[in-house]
Amino acid sequence: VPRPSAPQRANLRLADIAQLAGVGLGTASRALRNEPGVAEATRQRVLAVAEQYSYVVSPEAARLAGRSTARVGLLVPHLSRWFFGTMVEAIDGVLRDAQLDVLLYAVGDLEDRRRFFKDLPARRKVDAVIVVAFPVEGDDLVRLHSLGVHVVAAGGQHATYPYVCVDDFAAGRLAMDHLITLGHRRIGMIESVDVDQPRQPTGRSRAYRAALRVAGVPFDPALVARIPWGGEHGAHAMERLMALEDRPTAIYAHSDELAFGALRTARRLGLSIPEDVSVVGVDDHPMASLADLTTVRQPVREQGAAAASMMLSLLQGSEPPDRALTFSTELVVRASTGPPRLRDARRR
Amino acid sequence: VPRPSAPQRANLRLADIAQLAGVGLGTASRALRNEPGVAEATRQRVLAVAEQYSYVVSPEAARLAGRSTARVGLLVPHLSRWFFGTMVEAIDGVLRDAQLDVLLYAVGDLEDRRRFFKDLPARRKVDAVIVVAFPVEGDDLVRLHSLGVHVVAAGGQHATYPYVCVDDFAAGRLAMDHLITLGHRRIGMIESVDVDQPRQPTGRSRAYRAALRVAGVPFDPALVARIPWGGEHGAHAMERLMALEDRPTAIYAHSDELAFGALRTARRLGLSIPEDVSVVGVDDHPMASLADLTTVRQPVREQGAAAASMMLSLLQGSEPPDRALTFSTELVVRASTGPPRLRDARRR
DNA sequence: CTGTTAGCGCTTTCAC
DNA sequence: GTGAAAGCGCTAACAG
Repeated sequence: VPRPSAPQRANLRLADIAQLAGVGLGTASRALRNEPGVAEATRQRVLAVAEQYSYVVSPEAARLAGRSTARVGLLVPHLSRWFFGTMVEAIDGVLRDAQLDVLLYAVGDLEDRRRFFKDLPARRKVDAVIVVAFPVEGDDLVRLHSLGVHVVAAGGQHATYPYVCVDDFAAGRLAMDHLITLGHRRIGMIESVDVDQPRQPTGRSRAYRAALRVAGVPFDPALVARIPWGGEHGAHAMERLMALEDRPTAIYAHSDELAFGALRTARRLGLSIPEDVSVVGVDDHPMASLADLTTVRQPVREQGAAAASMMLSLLQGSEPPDRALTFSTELVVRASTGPPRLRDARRR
Repeated sequence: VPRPSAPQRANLRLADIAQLAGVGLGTASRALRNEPGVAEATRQRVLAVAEQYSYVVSPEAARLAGRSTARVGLLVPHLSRWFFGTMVEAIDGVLRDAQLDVLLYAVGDLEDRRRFFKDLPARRKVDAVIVVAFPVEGDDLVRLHSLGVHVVAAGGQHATYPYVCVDDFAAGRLAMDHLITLGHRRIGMIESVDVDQPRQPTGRSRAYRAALRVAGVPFDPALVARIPWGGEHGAHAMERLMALEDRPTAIYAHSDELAFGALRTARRLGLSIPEDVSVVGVDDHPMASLADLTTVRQPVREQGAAAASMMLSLLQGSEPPDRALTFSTELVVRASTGPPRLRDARRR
C-alpha cells in the first residue's frame, strides 16, 4: 500500500473565487454549476473570475458535500482483445465528453469480479457501472441498486438492467446460412466457451443447430469443437476437425480470432481456401480484412457509444429512450468462403 | 452534464466503527491505516469490527482531509490496439493490487492530450500519471511536477522522467540483421509515422539505415514507404514496393499490423512467402504466430507491470530502484522469412 | 436572488 | 497510547 508523498496545495478554493467575484460562497457555487437562481450578470462575473484563475472544483469536496462522484466504473474482462479495447475506447469517449471520469477495472476472472462487487460499497467511488460483455448476477445487482448505483451492460446478452448488444443468434445465422447457401452441408463449428461461465449455449451456438435444422442437415456432435477462446485454440480445434474421417467442407468459427487459427492450420495442412475448406468468422476484427476472412460484422464502437449514452440518461435521472438496444450485424463476404468441391458436395 | 440522481447513504462511518470498537475517532483512523502509535490489541479490535461490518473508508473524505487521492491517471492513445490494451491491462493489474484506482483517459489525438493537461489542475483527481507510448512535453511536465503529480512513461522512448521501454533501435537491428544474414540485400521498409508527432526518425527507422550501412548496402529511398499506422496502409505500402522495377526481396515492417497488410498484398499478388519475398515485423502480436510471421518480440505486459511498479515506488516517496528500464527484445523466426531466390541474390 | 450556516467523513495536530 | 478538536473545500438548506 503506497503512501503518497505529500503534494503541495496552492490552488484557489471556491471561497477565493467568491471573494474575488464579490459574491457569497453559495452564489459562487450555484453559478459555477449552472444552477438556477442566480442573476445572469452575477453568474457571468463568477464564471469570468473562475476562468481567469483557471479554477476547478475539488471533486472530493464536491462529492463529500453533495451526492455524486461524477465517476463511473468500467468493468472489462480482457483489455488486450480488440473487441474489448474498442468498446472501452468508445465508452470512454462519450463519458469524457460528458465530463465524467472513468474508473477502469480490468476484471479478468470471476475472482476479480467478486472482489469488485464485494469491495464496492464503492457507491463511494462511482455513480454507475458499465460492464462490458459479462453478466452481473442477481445478488451483486441487487446490492448495486440498493446503493443507488446504475448498471448498464455493453456488448453482453439480454439482461434485466439496461443493455446494448447484437443479436448473436442472428449473427450466427448469417454466417451459417451463407455457408449453406454456398452448398455446404458438412459444416464444422469452432465454439469458444468462457471458462468462467460455461453457461447455456450462446446465441452463436444455437444458430448453428437452428441453421442445420432448417437446411435439413442432421446434427453431428463430432463436428463441433468446444475450446477456450484464443487463436491457438482455434488452430488446434481445426486440426481435430480436419483429421475427421469425413471432414467438413466448411468451418463456422465463433469469432474471427478463432478463425485465424483455423486458417493457419489449413495453410499448414496444405489445404487451399476456400477450395478445400471454407472458413467464416464473426466480429469483423480489423485483421479479418487482412486475412481475407469472410465474417459477420458487428458494430463495436457504436455499441459502446450507445451504452455510454444510456448511462448518461440514467445518471440524469431520466429513463433512457430505450432500455435495450440491439444492433444489427452484417455478412461481409471475402475470399475465405466459396462453394464446396463438387466431389464433396456429391458425396452425400 | 449529467446530474446524478441522489443515491441513498446508509454505510457506516469511521465514527461508527470507532464507537463499536470502543475507541476514539483518531485511534480508529490510525489503526485502520496501520499507522504507528496504536497498541496492537487495540488495532486488532478495530480491524475486527471494521471487517465484521465490511467497512471501507470514504475515499473522498480521506482525500479531502488527507493528502492523496489514491488514484492514478492512465493516458492511452489507442485502446483498440493490442499493444496498448495489453499494456493497460498489465498496468491496471499491479495498480489495483496496490489498492490504487485507475482513472482512464483515452487521448486519441493531440487535442485530447492538450485538454487533459489543461484541465488537470487535476492534482485534484490523481496523484500520478502514467502515459502509454507518447511523450509529455516540457511545459505540461513542469506543471505536473509543480502540482506534485508524478509521471512515468510506459512503452515510450527515453524521457527526462522515469520510463520503461524497449530499445527500438536494437529491435530493428534484430529484424534487419536477420534479413541480411539470410542473404537479402534489397530490403524494403514499411515505416509508420504518427500523425501527431512526425518527429525525428524512430529507433526502428534508424536501425534500417544502420543495418544497411554495416552490410555495405547503399540506402535507396525508393525502398522505404512512409505511411500512417494500420494494416490497410501496410497493404498499400506493399503494393507500391512490389510494383518497383527492381523489387525488394524482403520487407521490414515497423510493426506486425503493418506486416499483416503486406502479407495480404503478397498473397493477392500471387507471390509466395518467403520464396518470392520475405516479411518481418516487430512486436509479436498474438496474431503473428497465427500468420506464421517472423517478428521481433517485445515484452508488453512486463513493460506495463514495471512502469506501474515504478509508479508505486514514486508514490511511496522512495526513488524507484531504476529510474529507467529498458527491456530486451528477441527475434522470433517463423515461416515468413527465408533466403532470397538465387536469381535474386545473384542479380547484384 | 443572495449570503450564512451546517455539515459531508476523514486525517491530523495537540493535549492528556 | 489515546481522545478531542480543528479543519480539508464544497453543497444544501435556510434565512433574508
